[in-house]
Amino acid sequence: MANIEQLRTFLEIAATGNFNQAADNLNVSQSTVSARIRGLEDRLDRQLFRRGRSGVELTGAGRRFERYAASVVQGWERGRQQVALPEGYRALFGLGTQVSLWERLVARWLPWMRAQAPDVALHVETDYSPSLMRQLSDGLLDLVVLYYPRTMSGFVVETLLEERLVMVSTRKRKISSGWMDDYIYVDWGADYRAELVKAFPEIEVSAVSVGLGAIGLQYILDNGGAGYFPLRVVRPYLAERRLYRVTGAPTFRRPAYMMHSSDPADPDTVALAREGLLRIASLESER
Amino acid sequence: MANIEQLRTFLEIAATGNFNQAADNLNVSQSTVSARIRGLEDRLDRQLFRRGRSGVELTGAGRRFERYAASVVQGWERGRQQVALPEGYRALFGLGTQVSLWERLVARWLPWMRAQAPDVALHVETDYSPSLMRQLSDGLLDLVVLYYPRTMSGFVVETLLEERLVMVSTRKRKISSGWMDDYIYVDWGADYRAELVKAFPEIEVSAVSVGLGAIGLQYILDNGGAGYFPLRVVRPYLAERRLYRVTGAPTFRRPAYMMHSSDPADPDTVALAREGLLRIASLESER
DNA sequence: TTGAACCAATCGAAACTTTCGATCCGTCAC
DNA sequence: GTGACGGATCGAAAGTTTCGATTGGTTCAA
Repeated sequence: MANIEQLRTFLEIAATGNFNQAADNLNVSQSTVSARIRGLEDRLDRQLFRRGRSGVELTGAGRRFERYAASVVQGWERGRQQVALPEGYRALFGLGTQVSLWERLVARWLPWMRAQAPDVALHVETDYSPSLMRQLSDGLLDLVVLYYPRTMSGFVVETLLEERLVMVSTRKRKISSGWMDDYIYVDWGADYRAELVKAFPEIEVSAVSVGLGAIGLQYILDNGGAGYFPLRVVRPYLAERRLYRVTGAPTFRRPAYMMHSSDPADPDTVALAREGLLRIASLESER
Repeated sequence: MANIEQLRTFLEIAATGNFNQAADNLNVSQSTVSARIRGLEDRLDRQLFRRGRSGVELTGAGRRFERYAASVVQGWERGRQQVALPEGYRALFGLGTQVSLWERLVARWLPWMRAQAPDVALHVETDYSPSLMRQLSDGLLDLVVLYYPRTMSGFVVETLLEERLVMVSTRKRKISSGWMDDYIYVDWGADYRAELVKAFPEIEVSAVSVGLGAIGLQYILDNGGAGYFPLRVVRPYLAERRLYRVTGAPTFRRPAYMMHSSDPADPDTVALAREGLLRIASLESER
């Protein structure tokens, strides 16, 4: 019979690349791990791992299977949580968010939501956006907050707030002749990349580039330099005169969205969560 | 152990509201259904059904659990789909190709491969080359055919055929003084762009430019004009005198490659596929 | 080349689980 | 009260899962 332990074991091996290690992590014997995978492979009628010189690696089928295994295990775990709700809770509400939206939005939403619906337990998941989208569509999350939604039928996308990316520098300057050499590139996503190239056709690959805004900001505060950052984030530094807006540089818009099923299991809770997020987003925007 | 059958049973009962009916639909005895639900309830440590005078109904916990159970069962079924082989097949071979190579090469390879290896199911994916490369390295494809391979360690790149791009025009002419005004630019890729600029330093941005060769060809056939196209594609039009080679214009080479893992899961099938492609490519070149 | 270290497969025995038909028990309708 | 219905429970048989021990292959270093 197909069972969750086999899938958990499969995922553990996929992660460690090693039956023994997986056996250790799962607190079972190596022969058990071996048998579980044999069982799974028999059931699927397909090899999942290629047994190699040192350890194992996923076959093509194994790689294709991986995300479904993860979804199954996650669904089971979430279902357990849902059922194991402490006495006095009516439901569990799952919200997913990108890390960079956590602090600004979700961290404030959380106490608000707790206060508004004390009988709803909350679960917050942070991940990158394709994974959030998948969890939403698999029914594992009730609402997600992200920068890059893909529209999907059966789901509603709403603009939550619009962030402004402005160019700041550690010294006063303006954009005039050519590009800056101490500019650091922060990857704010595909739209930003495209608009940046449009605005600065002469742009060159910067010496330093980072994937997360906070790291880039820390870097220029410590080492000097310039780059694009959300206005809200840099406002305190502008006030302290540790950073300056680069005059003549265009600002970019970077909207954040929320997304939920158009026919949710618990419409009232989704409506409440949505209202809270909109409220907090509008407070944010006014500042 | 938590298993999928229990969840399937749970969902069936939730749908029918009746253990006996569910037992019937699932083709098991009523006591089995009873035992499965007892097992599930024990594991979750919660009642899922309220046993009533006539049949059963979901408890609150049961209702909350339902969507997760559905997500688990669906995830499992989809995962099975993903790795399933069609009945009677030994293996699945995945080949990726750029659209423009489909017609010339892969369309002919397909029946050849079917005949040579009737027990291998074939899957053909068309995409642009970075995506093909990624799918190859992720193990989702076994072999890809493309114009612009990046070398990657662990993968073998082989030249498959060499196409010749020649300049043709709807009227007789030769390259002599200056550039042509009715030239249309077809994007045959980065190498072509570089070589074209080298050959014609005076080149200007053409009024019409297209991303796909077939569209460009159709355009000049309908509207007149000139441009670079693969010799093989335009040969029939040259014979019909609907197009003429532009004398004095250089020809460009445009090699196509195939690429596969240097240590594939199923070396025999890869070898066979490779042989078929080489054979078809050499037939193509002779004509 | 030898041996130690490591990796996964396999084996038989023991523990556990799943399934089945038969039977039991409560409720409802008449 | 009786029959119909719905679910729980039971013991026996079949099936599965687990374990430690062992085997057999590969890698690495002395």
